[in-house]
Amino acid sequence: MPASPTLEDVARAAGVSRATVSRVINGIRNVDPVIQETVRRAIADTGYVPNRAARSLVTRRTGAIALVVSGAGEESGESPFHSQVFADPFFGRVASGVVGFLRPRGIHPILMFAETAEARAQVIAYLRQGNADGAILVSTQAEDPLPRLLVEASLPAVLFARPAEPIPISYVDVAHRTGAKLAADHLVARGRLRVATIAGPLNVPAAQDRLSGFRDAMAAHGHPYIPCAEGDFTLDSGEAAMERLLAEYPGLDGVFIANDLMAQGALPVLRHHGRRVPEDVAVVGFDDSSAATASRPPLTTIRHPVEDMAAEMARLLAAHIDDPDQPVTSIIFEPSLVVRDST
Amino acid sequence: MPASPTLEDVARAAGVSRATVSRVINGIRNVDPVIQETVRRAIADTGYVPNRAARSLVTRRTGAIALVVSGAGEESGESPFHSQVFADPFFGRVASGVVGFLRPRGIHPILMFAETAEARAQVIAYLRQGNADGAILVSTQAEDPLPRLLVEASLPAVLFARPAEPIPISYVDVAHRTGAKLAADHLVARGRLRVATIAGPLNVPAAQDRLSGFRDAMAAHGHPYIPCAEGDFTLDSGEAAMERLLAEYPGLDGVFIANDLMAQGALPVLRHHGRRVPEDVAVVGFDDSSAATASRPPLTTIRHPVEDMAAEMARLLAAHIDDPDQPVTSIIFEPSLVVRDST
DNA sequence: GAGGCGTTGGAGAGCGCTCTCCCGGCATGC
DNA sequence: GCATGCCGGGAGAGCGCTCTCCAACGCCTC
Repeated sequence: MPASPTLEDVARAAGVSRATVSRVINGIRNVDPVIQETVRRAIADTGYVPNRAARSLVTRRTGAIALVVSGAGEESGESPFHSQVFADPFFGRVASGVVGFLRPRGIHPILMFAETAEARAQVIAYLRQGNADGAILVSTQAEDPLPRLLVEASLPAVLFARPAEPIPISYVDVAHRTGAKLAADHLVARGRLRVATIAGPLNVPAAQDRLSGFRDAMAAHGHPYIPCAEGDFTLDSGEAAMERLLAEYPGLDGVFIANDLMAQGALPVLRHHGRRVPEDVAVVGFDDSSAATASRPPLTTIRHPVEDMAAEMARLLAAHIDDPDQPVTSIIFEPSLVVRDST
Repeated sequence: MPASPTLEDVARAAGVSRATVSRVINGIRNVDPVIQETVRRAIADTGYVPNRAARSLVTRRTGAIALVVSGAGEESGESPFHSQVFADPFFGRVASGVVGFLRPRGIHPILMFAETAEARAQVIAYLRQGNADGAILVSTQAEDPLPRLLVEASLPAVLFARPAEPIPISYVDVAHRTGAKLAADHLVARGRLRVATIAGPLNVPAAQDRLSGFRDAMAAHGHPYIPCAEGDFTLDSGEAAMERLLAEYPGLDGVFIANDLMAQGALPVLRHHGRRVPEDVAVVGFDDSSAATASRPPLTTIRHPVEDMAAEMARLLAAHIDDPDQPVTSIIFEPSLVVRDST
């Protein structure tokens, strides 16, 4: 393999100095248009590609950021964590939003998984070694030690969703309570009187907010008691929770389910127990993930502007990287109701 | 932010030369155990972390490989490609297998998407800049130009699945025809006589092999004609294909569906048309993805050893990187039948 | 026409690391 | 006793790039 050409080679080919070629490439300062053209041709002729390692060494920038998916690695089975992540369309939307912001800027997202203590340590080491300039963190788990570790290492980072413990780190989130209220209002507008809910794991702030927001909104409509079954945001847990709910409250005519994946699990259970959706039981999900459209019937749900939120995370992170003294901030997005056939 | 310590700092703290510290870190040559201990303490004291850019610059290695998911970016909607990828549990299994091999070796996988010509160019540029030492490529699309581009740039790469056009590149694959035969044998063993199939997109070699393998095996059992509807490996396409098949062959009692995701789409259609699964119609999928277990009833399917295959890709790539003169090879894995409730 | 100023290109010093030399010291062989 | 070999450590040359100086060269002004 022929050694790839260096700046020096291009400079020689163009009959100028290394510095001038560098200036042309990086668009810094004025360079005579004629010389610029000569240099560009030399670059094309030699097939020159800048060496990132050399550039990083001096700029102390990598042009890459880590997109970390963090959570509890279930110890059972053979690393089901990655499968879990890839089975959840939510991450696709996050990736879309992040890539949408970063790609035009030539910044590369690097996907990393931090499901074990070892993996977390690797993520921190990776960042400290200067493989990436910062991290976007999406946790699937409430008590995630990673945000704290990032703050302690004073690495630029932005979270998706408010951390369970208060630490000085920027995050974006959605107004969960507002979303839950939209669901409540909609169920009431559909004339549902015996409404229940399936919540997410209650140690997750988002799950708490959705539950309490829903209960408060229903209370405002004159329904002081809303039965609840707890799931853990997985399809299977939604199935199980729906079974429990039906066993205990066979007369229910409306369910608010804290995410679409659990709702997708719940729908076949309702059908299996002879309930038609939406005629007998109206179902409202949360997230507007692709699970919502994959369900039969397609789900009425609360739409997170996930792509926008992810893009905002990328923007925030980029700002933190450019100016480390940037104060930490939180940005809260407003959800919206998407009506489909399940209500 | 205090500048992070360099080798020089550690060397000074330990009272030795840079070279010695480097030798301790990289475990090269013998270093006096006493000095080794001193150096280690100095590293711990200073909180030293090697700078990867500097190291890469001289070793011409990054310790990272790109995990590229390549395919056609549907132009409709807002970048649905990432969502598509993240909705398919198959990629989770690939990631698991790859990470399982790489993590113990301290190599980082970098996930990249190559759904447009621009993104493909970025992937190539990324590798040529020396951001990663090689690429593992998983295509969702038949005519993918990326393998050729990689070969032309003489970048180390390994594919998942045989490329549609013959090019000198290593790949791993599964014996699709054997898998299809397993499905055929099983359906026949279950006493099914009016069997049909839903195929994948027929420009994909894997889809071709599954279809022809199935037809050949059924022919060997005395069923010369097997009706087929073509899908594109998505849930929706499975739904549509099942509708077509039922409309044309209402009497069918067994279906082999070329992947689990399409099967997941097909099951509700069968149910909707009053067919019980498996009593009236037996369904066999392919992949043993988590869609197989998420389906109701859970799917009998053909199990790819995807994790093993992915790990093997990583191993092959590592070998290619270590020795660029390594000849290209292909490794074919044997699938197996997993019986669940759909047959 | 001389001095000042803005513009443009070159020289060269590193960034932090690895790795090849080389050298000193000690055990060994004749 | 001296030459020989080996082992452990240091010196220093880069890897390919950026970026700060600095020099050269107009051009304007007085």
